[in-house]
Amino acid sequence: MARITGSNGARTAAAIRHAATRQIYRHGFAAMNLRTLAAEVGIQPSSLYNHIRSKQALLADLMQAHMEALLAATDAALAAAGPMPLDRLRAFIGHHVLYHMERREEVYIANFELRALDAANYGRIVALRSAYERRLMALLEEGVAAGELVVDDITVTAFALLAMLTGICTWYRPNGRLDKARLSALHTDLAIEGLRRRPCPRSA
Amino acid sequence: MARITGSNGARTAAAIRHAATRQIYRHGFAAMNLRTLAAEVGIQPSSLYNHIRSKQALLADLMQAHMEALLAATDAALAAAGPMPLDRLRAFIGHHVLYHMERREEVYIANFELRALDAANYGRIVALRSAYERRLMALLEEGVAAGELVVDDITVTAFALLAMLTGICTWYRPNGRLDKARLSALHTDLAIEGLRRRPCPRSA
Amino acid sequence: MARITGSNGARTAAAIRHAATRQIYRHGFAAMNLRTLAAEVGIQPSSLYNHIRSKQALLADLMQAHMEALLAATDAALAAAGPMPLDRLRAFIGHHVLYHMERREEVYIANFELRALDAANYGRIVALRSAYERRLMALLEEGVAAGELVVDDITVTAFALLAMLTGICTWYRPNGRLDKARLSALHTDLAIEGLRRRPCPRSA
Amino acid sequence: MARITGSNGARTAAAIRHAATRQIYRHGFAAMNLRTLAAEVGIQPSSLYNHIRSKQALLADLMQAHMEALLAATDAALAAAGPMPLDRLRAFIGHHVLYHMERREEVYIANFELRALDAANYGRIVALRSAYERRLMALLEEGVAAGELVVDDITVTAFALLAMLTGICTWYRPNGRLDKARLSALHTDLAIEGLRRRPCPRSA
DNA sequence: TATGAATGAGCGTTCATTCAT
DNA sequence: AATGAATGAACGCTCATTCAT
Repeated sequence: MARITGSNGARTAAAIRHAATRQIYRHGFAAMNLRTLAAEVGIQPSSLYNHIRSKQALLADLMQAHMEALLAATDAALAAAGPMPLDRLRAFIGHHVLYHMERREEVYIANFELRALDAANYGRIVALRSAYERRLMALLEEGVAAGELVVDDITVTAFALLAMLTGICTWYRPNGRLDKARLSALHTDLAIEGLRRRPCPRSA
Repeated sequence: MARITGSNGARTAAAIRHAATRQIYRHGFAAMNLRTLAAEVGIQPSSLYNHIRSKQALLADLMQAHMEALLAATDAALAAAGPMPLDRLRAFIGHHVLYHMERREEVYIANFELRALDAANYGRIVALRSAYERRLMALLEEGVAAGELVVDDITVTAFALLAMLTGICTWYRPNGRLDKARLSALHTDLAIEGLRRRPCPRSA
Repeated sequence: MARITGSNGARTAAAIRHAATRQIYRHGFAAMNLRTLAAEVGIQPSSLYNHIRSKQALLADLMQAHMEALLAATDAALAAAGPMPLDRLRAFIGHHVLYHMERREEVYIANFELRALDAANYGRIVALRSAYERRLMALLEEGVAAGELVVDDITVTAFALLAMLTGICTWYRPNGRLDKARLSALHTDLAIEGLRRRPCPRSA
Repeated sequence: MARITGSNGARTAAAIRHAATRQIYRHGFAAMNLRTLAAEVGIQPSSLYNHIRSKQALLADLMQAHMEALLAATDAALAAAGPMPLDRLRAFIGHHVLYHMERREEVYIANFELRALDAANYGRIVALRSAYERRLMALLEEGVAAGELVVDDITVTAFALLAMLTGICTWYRPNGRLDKARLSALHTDLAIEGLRRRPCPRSA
């Protein structure tokens, strides 16, 4: 007699989020339409509204969930990395690259659909994004303080590194020439080698 | 009664391209609409069609013009840089960063609106884009061949560098904290330091 | 575990009728929606259908209940008024005005939502409405037959009087400047003075 | 060569206003839909928007045009009526009834669709409506001041008279039993007889 | 009796585009 | 070269209603 309450509804909601992520990633939020989304989920367009409040809210929810998951996973990776600044920076970068390969659709959306958010949602999501950027800046500062890194400008360097490390989600394909571990190692080296203090002179 | 035919029309066409660049940059191609574009230019939507064939063709023309200008300017910068691999790489990077600050709207469009192109245009623009990427790969190979660079994977490194150096066009603002020259130098160092062969050991 | 079946349900049904009356009065039948109605009652929209057959049937039931109550109350007022034509007309008018102030929402609906009824319901409700109009026409005829009234056209006069006396339900507010008794008296005088046969000449 | 500028457009706009008046009168604003309206005009629904800003603006424009025309026509009728209070009141009433028979659709809309207006439009239209009501109140006051009328409460009497005289537009049909002149005379008498001061006593 | 999820029809509106003038 | 009016397709969304639980 007992109905598995919400079971079907929860499954539909998850299917909507999944399909929406795919379609926004492929076509962009503005170009994605709710009729096609509903069709991919296998329901009528009007049924979408049993699970979302609006197209805009769907995007915002997707982005918020992504940012919160990314922050939590990052903090977990840092917690496991121990106390050494360079280890922690490596952990951040390695985790970032792996995460961005595994969740490249969510990542891409969170990076390139900010402009599609209305004012209220924009503020909320950008705050989460800034928190993530601050994680990296803090690590760079730790490294400098420990004398292990040379960083001319923390902010610019953080932005440049994030751009480099995030870029992978625009071209990575699961069955490509190189596997995730290799790509992660390559990016980590590229990012860190340019920053490490060395005993020898940096002459031009 | 005779009007200097073409003069006014050419001015209108230029105004359309300029306004379109701004609006696509701000809202994305799919979210930008021809009503608003026409309003910004100061004409009626239907008058747009005296100057463009379609919204799609407008985008493709903008992207093609940008890519061709970028390639020409890059080749000029390389021609002026002399024969030394490291100088040439510095010239490429310096030029890339400056260009991406000065023309950040066109650059952003060319990078993030590829998916809005129809099949025929897509092929044409991607070919130009690949030509640009190959410029950088060639420089990396030259540097390795000359024994001045250590590059584990040319393709991945080129993509990673381009992502890093292009990222600036998403946040650079003309009146920001740092000027163009400083930002260019910072990025050049970040990009090159990680690649330079050094006499001393790399390991920690 | 046993619930006093029907008790709660009857309360819900009454709450629905009450809320529906308010919302139709305020926004009109077409503009009123079952979502908002359900929300005001404190149930889900689908639960409404345990108490109503359809939105249309809800309206028809409301209007029928109103018309039957109005007819019954009118007949009771006339029965109490005695045999004199002028007394009976005063009784009708006084009752009408008081009733239209006290039940102005139901009255308004019954008067202005006839066009929202489907064919079958329309016929039924209009028949009740006509019965009410005939009550007034009969009183006018009695008054003329008794030589107490001068009425040029019974039908037009009845319609004009009803329009005047019903108008009050569009602007009456319980805490307004004048109380019900005063408003009732004012309207009764306005309605009757123009009809009374007088010993003196009518012309100016 | 010279195009009769706007000719076709103006004709379409007029056809839209005409068809909208009919459909709002018949079904009410909320129940009327723009697809049917467009079909009646003989254009596509989207073409409506070359002539209206929105459904709401269409209603507001219709009501405003009606109220302004009514006020202007009323003032013209009063100007032609001469200085005598009773003549002026007769002129107002006679004009009101004739106008409400001839333009009963516009009148009905203006009276019963106020609640469909948004806040800004509501204020504007109600102000015009009040101006019209004040015309009648002023005439009643003139009549009382001249000793020709007995009016217990100016406001209530004005509302009651307007309700009576406006009611005709809910049932008048052009080919009915009585013609306009007769209906106008009947209503004028009904309205005025109850207010006239008489030499003989008003005993019950 | 109440509900969450689904439905199909339809809503007001916007869109890029066309075309006679 | 520019326009006003028109178009057909599509959009996000709301509606009354159904139904298994």
